[in-house]
Amino acid sequence: MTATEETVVLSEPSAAEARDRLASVIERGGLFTLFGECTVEYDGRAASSLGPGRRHVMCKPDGTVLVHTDEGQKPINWQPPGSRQAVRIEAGSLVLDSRRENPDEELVIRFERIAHLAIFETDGGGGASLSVTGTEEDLKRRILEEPELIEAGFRPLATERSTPAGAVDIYGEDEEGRVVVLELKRRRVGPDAVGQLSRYVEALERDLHAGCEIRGILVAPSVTDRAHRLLTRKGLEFVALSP
Amino acid sequence: MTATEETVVLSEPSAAEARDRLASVIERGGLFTLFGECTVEYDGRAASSLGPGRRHVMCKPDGTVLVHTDEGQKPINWQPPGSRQAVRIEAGSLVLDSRRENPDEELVIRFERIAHLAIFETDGGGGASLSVTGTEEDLKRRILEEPELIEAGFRPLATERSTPAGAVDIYGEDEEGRVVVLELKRRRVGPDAVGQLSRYVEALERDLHAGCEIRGILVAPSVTDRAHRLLTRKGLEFVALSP
DNA sequence: ACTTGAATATCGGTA
DNA sequence: TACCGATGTTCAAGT
Repeated sequence: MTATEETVVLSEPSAAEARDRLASVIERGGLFTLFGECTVEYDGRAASSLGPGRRHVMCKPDGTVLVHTDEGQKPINWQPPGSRQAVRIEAGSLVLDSRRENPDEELVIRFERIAHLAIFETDGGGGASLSVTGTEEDLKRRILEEPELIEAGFRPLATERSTPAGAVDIYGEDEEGRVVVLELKRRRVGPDAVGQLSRYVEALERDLHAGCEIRGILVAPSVTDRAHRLLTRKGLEFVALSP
Repeated sequence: MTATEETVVLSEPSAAEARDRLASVIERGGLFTLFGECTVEYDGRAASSLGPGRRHVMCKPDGTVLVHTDEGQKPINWQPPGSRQAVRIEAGSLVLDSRRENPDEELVIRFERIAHLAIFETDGGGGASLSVTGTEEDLKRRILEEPELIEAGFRPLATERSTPAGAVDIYGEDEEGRVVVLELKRRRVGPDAVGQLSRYVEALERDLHAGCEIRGILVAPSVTDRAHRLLTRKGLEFVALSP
């Protein structure tokens, strides 16, 4: 065992030793990782079974469990925040059992061999928070500050205006006084975004009155071919703009 | 330092020692983790900056980089598979630099202090592969085996039938010989799924002939209120069915 | 390489 | 809490 003031590491711990350590860490709400040969069973929204292999398991104080193999960005199995972990020994093997409710889900990890167990002291969220730029929110701000990026005479009147089909990103008027609905996307869009804009336009045409013509404009860096054809077919427009 | 046949652990390594170890692991394509006080900068599809705090960093042989805090299922920063890592020392601190192209993205992690460095021997994907049940694919299979789950007389004719708006999950005929389009969802659906089904129905009405009436049925465990109203408004139908 | 849609998507805002 | 849409979504399949 190697320990510093903060980190505790057990190499090849016995199942009993791992269980005792982990029971204590789980109790006090710590962050720990395991690495070793294990099987994983999941049952909940879906169900899956994973045969023996070497995996890296991380459990966070907030209840998150992540099982990673040597490939891929996504964990091969996981449990979301709010889950509750328990450890026990079955047939001489360490078993990590994670459950949550609503929906009911269970993840069971059975370790045939534990190569490594590490317990970390975190800063309890004391770390600085993340700020991201280049989002749809940035695109919206840009348009509100400079509406002529859409077209000359465009005047935004509201953001997140609610319709029976959901909230419109930007709602406004054009130079002629016609209602304009903007749907913003931070990246190249496909048919789904056209469908979304179309829903809003149809909902507003129904909600406002009959004679009222409503323009729908998709604002994004670019569109796919199919999305472009859908736009044309539905009488919607496109403005190229990036966040 | 603690080492077993497989796992190498360094506690509180110096920046130089960490750099040397990691350069070697990256070279041969190993899996390693770091834990310590660091800052993270990302620039690519978007951009972000993360001030000092204790984080857990994992680098996989496939080029994946994951930065986790003590909260949340998603890494706070990451780099996808295929990225290339390099280590260096700047102002006495270890810097892990990850880049990829197409799109150009860079992630830079600066360690003020390294509490823990672990190098793991993986089984190179030798582990058993995962199979998930309860997916949309399972729902499709169920309907093809037992079409009367949709309604008496329903006959599936094709899956993934292509239309100008995309591929239809299941395409078939009802007892009266009318064309039926099914859109399957493995879980409760909102307005987006209705829009998707609607696109397919409209595209087929245009693609086939004028007089031809086409039925669209959304198949899912349940629908939200708003989605239900949209279905009604568009003359589409709903069948409750779970994977 | 690009497009398209699924996913145990996850996450945050809002009603 | 449920709903709704954004996400540096990621991922796999088809073209």
